[in-house]
This record gives sequence, structure tokens and C-alpha cells, in this order.
Amino acid sequence: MARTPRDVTERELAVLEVLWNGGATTIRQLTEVLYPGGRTAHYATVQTLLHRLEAKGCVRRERVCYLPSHHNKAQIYLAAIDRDELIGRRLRDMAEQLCGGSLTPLLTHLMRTRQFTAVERRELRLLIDDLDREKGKGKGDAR
Amino acid sequence: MARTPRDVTERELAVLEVLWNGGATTIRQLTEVLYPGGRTAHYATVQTLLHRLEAKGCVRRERVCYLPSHHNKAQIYLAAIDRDELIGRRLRDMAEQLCGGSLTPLLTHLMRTRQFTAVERRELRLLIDDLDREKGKGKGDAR
DNA sequence: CTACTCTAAGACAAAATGACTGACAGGTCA
DNA sequence: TGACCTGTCAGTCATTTTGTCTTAGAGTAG
Repeated sequence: MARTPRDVTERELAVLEVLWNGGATTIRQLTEVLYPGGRTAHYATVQTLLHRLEAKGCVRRERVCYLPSHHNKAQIYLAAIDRDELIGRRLRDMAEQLCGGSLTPLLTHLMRTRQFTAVERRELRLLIDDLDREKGKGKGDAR
Repeated sequence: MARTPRDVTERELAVLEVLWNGGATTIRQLTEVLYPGGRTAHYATVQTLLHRLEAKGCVRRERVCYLPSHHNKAQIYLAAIDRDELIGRRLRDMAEQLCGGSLTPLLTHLMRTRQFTAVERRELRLLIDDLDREKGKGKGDAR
């Protein structure tokens, strides 16, 4: 009774990584990267992974498309979300489970925990400056 | 082949929550909270959950201890990690999987995504100030 | 002894996950 | 035409997790 399926599985993530790195490809090419010298079985595995990813909305496919190197129609798969979106998804899930939906505890944890270098601290400050400028019309009071 | 077991399961988390809220207790009391009017079966379920949590290092138990209300020895369970530690654990796992171990992408995502109020932005700034003061001896190069 | 509570040790089913098989369709090229 | 690729789809399969529950055993009070 593994109740809540994990957002994206380890193996599924491996597929996504390839798509993120190499752009859209066919199952065969993905198989070649993930299981070099891939046999038919591996091909099918990648196929399954892609279908599950599609069901989760992480992958799309361009329907029919003629390959240059071969003679057959093949579908082109491409990532429907990027790494950052996946990160957001996970963070939100996590906040949901552990913090009643609020992301703030996660943020403050990171702020407290991370050992920032002076440079990083400065970058953070600049980032906040950006946010201030971007939205901080009314409330502006931070010196 | 669900390969990597989840850090803490949903049901396990429910147990932890009770421990976080109410402090150390016995299995029976936990059962009463989680499954009001709990039958023997529920008792055993909580028991399993606790054992699994113990194996994961999230729970400890004070061995034998005499209860006031009853006549038998019972063990007292108590949380071995708090919510914030669990958050940290998850964040680190997540960074491991998605960001090659770096927490920075998570942080910047949160910074970009969250809609901060002016007040929150100021608090963040103050937090960074603290960090500056606290560690800002050597590396000092800001500006 | 009997009744009660607790604990330990596992059995169990449903579901998730990774991996795989086989049937079938359409195109190529001898 | 027909053997042969290459690709798709649908479904099977074993292992593991996860939530749940049964049972046997042990200790204590009345």
C-alpha cells in the first residue's frame, strides 16, 4: 500500500536528465544513452518510463515524425518541465507535508543552515534588492 | 522494485507529529490519538510504525518504565529528530537527487518564487546581516 | 490462577517501480 | 511480393515498500 506515488522516480529522473541535457529525442536514442548497447528489453524499459513520465505531465511527444537516418516514423519525446519546475514541485509537496503548505520554514532552514560565503551573501542581498525594486513600490521602507 | 525507501512515510510522519506535539508517550496513548477508539489491530499498527521510525533514527525509547494508571511496564517513545531536522534531511536528499548535492538551487528557487512582503524582505536582509556579522571576518570582500 | 497489559515477531495484501515479452503496423529494399 | 527492420502499444512479472493486522509470549495485580 505505497499510497502516494512519488512525484518522479529515480529512473524516470534519469530519463528526464537526458532530455534536459540533449533536448528532444527518440526512444532509441534515449536508450542508447541510458543503456549503452541497449537491447530490446532496455528499449521497452525506456518506453515505459516515458509513458509514466507523460502521465505525470513531465514529458510530451511530437507525434509522427520521419527520421533521417532510418526509414520509419518515430515519435520525438521532449521534457515538459525543466529542472527548476521540478524543484518547485518537490518543494511545494514537501511544504505541504511538513509545514502545512508554507514554504517559509524551508527557506529559513536553508538560510540558517547553508554556510554562505561572503560572495553568496552579497548575491542574496542583490536578489532581495531586485525583489524590492520589482514589487516594492508601496511598502518601501528598507532604508 | 521501489528502490530508495522514502525517508519518512506519510503514516510514520503522522506518528512523529503526535510525538512533536505531545511529547513522549506510550504506544497506547499514540494509538488513542491516531485511531480514537483504537482496537488491538491499531495498536499493532502504531507499534510497527514506531519500530520503523526507530530503525530510521527518528524515534528513541526509554526502555522499561512503570505506568501510574496501569500495572504494567511500558516503553516511552520520544522523537529523536524535530521537524526542522527532518526538513533539512529532505532538502539535502532533494539537492542530492536534483542538484548534484548543492542546496543553492533550492534556495534561489524559493527566493525567486515566494511572493515576499516588504516586511519579509527586510527580515531576510537582517538575517543576512546576522550571517555577515557572525562569519564575515576572513572572506570579507563585499564591495 | 485469571485477567489484564505490554512486547516481539512476523504474516498479509495492495500498490509502486523497474524491467521485460509479444503482437502488430507500416516502410524499405532485395 | 515478401523478408526484414524499426517503431508502437498493451500487458506481464518480480521485487520491495507500506500500511495493516494476528498471534504468541511474558510480566504484574488482584
